Amino acid sequence: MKLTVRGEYALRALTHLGLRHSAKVIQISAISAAENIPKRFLEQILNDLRTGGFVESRRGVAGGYRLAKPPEKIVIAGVIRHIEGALAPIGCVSENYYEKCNCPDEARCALRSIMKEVRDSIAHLLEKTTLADLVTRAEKLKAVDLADADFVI
Amino acid sequence: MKLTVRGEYALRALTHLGLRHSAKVIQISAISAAENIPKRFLEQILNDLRTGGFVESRRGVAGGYRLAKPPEKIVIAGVIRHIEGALAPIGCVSENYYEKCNCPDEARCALRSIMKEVRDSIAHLLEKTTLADLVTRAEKLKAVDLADADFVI
DNA sequence: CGAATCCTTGATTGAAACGGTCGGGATTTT
DNA sequence: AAAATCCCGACCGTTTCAATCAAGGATTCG
Repeated sequence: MKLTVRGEYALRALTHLGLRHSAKVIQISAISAAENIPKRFLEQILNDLRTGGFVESRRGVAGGYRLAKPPEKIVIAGVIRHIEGALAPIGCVSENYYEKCNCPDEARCALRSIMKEVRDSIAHLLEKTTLADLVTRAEKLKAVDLADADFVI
Repeated sequence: MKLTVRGEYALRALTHLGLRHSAKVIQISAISAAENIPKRFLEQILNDLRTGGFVESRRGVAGGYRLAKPPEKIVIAGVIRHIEGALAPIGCVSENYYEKCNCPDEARCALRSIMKEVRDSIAHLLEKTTLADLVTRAEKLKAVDLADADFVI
């Protein structure tokens, strides 16, 4: 029931870009250093996010990456689907990456029925969450940090 | 975000046993044939379910498997955890199989925060579902089948 | 122009996980 | 004792994963 590290890195990188969203472009090495992600690997992932239409790039000396659309338009479910494939826990209940399973009768499979609910609940959550939400959360969590610091002083 | 085939087989086998729950024991080959699961592989899985306390076995000529406790006491989340490990999509939000992640600040990670919600929603569903529910569903789905057949005739 | 910078692309690698199989041993019934 | 059945650990081929590398192309700055 796991997300791969690749998917995790993709979302962390997007959040990093979202927090600094502007016309300006940010370099791979900057993201890699700040987010503690292996640079060559991140390179690959950002490129993948680019072909998915989530980010866009500029080459050359002042090159780097930025979001290809406003954070509100980047849906987390979409990112995960592009990077990882199905959200569903088993192929036979996936809406976007359906695979038939080997059970004797798929239409009357109890497991399928309960897993469909799991899928729906995951999909519902990730479908309504956008990068903007992630950015807001990140900012809020940072704010809590500062408040704590004040309190301690 | 996937359950392995192994986990799927485990749940299908348990459902099979649940539907025929009694003092009598059912052979591996019977389950293997009915559920279309490779026999040697199923053997391994049932053994694993036994060490997990979900089923018990009898050896020798009239040997086989049966549930080790009533279906209402077998929680799906527990089965999956035993066979597969964490329910959580990433290790750093798992309650039972926590692993720390490499992000710069776990306590203030936005991704972690949203994934925790995903985990909770999955866990909530699978924690409240028991094998008895799966069995009920299976029976209901079979009934629909019969109703359809009657209607057609 | 030339050099430095940075993204692009595809190949490659090593390790782990996955799905599945095998041989032989232990137990029980007939 | 023979036959049926579970038990146990090793094994195997393939795929996936995480990560690295090498060579190349674009862009900007001096």
